[in-house]
Amino acid sequence: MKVTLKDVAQKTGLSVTTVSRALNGYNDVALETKQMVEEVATALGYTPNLNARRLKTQRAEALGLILPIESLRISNPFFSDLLNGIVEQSAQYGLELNVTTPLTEDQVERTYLNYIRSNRVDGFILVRVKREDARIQLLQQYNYPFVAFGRTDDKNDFSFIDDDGLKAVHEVINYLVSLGHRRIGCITEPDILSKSHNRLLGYKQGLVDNGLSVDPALIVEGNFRQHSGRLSALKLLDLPNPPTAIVAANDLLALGAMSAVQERGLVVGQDVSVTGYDDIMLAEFANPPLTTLRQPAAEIGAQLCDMLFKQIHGEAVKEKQIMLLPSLIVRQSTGPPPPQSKGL
Amino acid sequence: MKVTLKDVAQKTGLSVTTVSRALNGYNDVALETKQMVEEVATALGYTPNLNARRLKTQRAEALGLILPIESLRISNPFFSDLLNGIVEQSAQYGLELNVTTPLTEDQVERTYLNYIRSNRVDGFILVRVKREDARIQLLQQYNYPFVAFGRTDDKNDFSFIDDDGLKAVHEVINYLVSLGHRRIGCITEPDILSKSHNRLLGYKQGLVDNGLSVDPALIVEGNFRQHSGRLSALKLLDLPNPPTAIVAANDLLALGAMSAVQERGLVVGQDVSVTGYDDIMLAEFANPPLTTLRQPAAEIGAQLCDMLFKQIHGEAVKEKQIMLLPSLIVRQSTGPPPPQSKGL
DNA sequence: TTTTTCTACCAAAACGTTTCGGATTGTGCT
DNA sequence: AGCACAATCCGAAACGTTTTGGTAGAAAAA
Repeated sequence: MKVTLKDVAQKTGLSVTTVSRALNGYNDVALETKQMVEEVATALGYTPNLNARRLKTQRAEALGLILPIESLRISNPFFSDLLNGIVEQSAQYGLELNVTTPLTEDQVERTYLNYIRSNRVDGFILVRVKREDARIQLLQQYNYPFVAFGRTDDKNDFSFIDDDGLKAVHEVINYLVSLGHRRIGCITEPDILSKSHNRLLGYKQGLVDNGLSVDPALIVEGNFRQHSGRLSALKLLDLPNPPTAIVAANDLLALGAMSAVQERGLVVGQDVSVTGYDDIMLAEFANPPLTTLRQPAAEIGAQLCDMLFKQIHGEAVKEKQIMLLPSLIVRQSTGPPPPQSKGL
Repeated sequence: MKVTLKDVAQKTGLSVTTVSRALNGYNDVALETKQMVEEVATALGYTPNLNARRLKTQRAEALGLILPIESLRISNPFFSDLLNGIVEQSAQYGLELNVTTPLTEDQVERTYLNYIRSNRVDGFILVRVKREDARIQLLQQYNYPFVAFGRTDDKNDFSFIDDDGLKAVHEVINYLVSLGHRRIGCITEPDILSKSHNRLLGYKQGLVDNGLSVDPALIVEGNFRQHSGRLSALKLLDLPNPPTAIVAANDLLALGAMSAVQERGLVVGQDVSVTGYDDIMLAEFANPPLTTLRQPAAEIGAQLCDMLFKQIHGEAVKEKQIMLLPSLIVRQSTGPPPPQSKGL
């Protein structure tokens, strides 16, 4: 049934060794033998048994992508794009991509450990990095290759790509202030995530640097989805002194916030400005189109994969740590505040 | 470094065989020995080398998910949800999920073949099934386990889950006609995909069954994304006799269509009704919220995984072929046609 | 007592590769 | 003729499991 090296050896009259070496491009096999072997191999439909190869070489030629557990994982289009980039690039490299998820929160590290010990993958891509991330400590302790999308609060002596959320949101604040906004609300993601934290810092610093004070009442913590964005925005809008602009930590939250604004009979971009983060495809087609910060999700995914591949194969990487600055995309969800509220 | 069975055997003073059998729950090993072995194994941090096991057992305990090539793959939130379901369920079963993509269109079958021959996975989950799908023929020819999300035009003697796109869109037409619409346009996905084809059939049959004629000018083929939905909708709106309702083959197309309508200064749900398909999370939060057909994406993913698992393990499956009927979710993107166009 | 039957264990083979350390030629050089 | 040296090839071991077909000894049956 299955075609093995032995079959090819038999058919060609050569030894298994020679066939193996012929197919793997060693130069101690005559050119014509090599060609003959290749012909026979494809004729028989030979494909190396990966498990045997992996066992012998101790290399899996595979990457692990362990997603967050369900409550933290969401079908954010941004993440899909990131995943697309990872899938595409790992396929380019001929690497297997191994996707799984821990079943419960307390099994996260055990899952990584199992993967390490069972020789399934050569390295990991970490997403949704926390400000203090036990996975990173674990992987460093085992000296296992990995790249992270995001930093931690600690010293970050590992490969990562991150977006400069602080600077990016700071720019958004600058922009809103330049339009005339003085009361700016913020909907954040959970603060344990490093990127959420950085964006919040950007919000605060942005206000301070523009001579505005930080009002805790204007900061609402949401999660990742529109529903939460809507609820958080309603809280802000129902304040005695509501904001004229709402900065959301991601586009889904922003879209939720937009529906909250509309629900209150207000016009997005006129009565209340709303901004997002990520520039998912839906941002452009929202009504009104969403002002947001663009991140090149698929490219980031591809580059993560690239960095990991090189790390695994011991190639020198010129940039171990890459910081990206999302670009502000101004659309119609933002505009000057309504006259009566100006200068509040 | 790595802990193997031999290490555990040495530590316990037993043979490799006994250790293996102890850990794998055979009953020809004394209970106290078994416990002792287990203790030592966890103490040493033993985890079976998967590649060795796979080589020996000829089982990968892994599923393959080969995504469409880039031009056909998109970050549709519906697909993310489906993927979430698959990831979650395969993790539950302890199956590895192996995600990849062919690099070019003509390498699709070769990719499957390589996977089959190299013993990487025990079965496949097929998505984006075409009306004539060479992958299915290939897998059947090799007698390899698989489940498909979608049917083909041929006799479908394999396990699949599909949504009854014909009936579902038919219902949408009934609903629109009941509101008073007489000119109903349609934006389709590429017709080679079986589900696109079925939805189009539903559109046509729906019209006919309601005594309306099918006008080819009202059918525009798009792809999968909003951008295409927008362009297609513009074509429809610019017709000399434009439709009062647009039925889109998925929610992204519908959202694109909505922005086209708004671009022409018309009001969605009043001047022009728009419907989608899938009920992605963004549909509810669109402006106006989108009338659409809900599919339980994550559940479908989980169930596909379930069916495949059972197929691989030879368990009897009571339902090999599952047909789901999406439910119509009426929101504000649909309403009666404007008075002047009534009865056209 | 002898024979049979369990119980608990184990040696060795096998899965299909890769790779180390030769072995066998033929060729060119003294 | 003798020697060194490429150029090709190969045997056998190894990777870490699982599994087959046992064996040794104790308990039960004869």
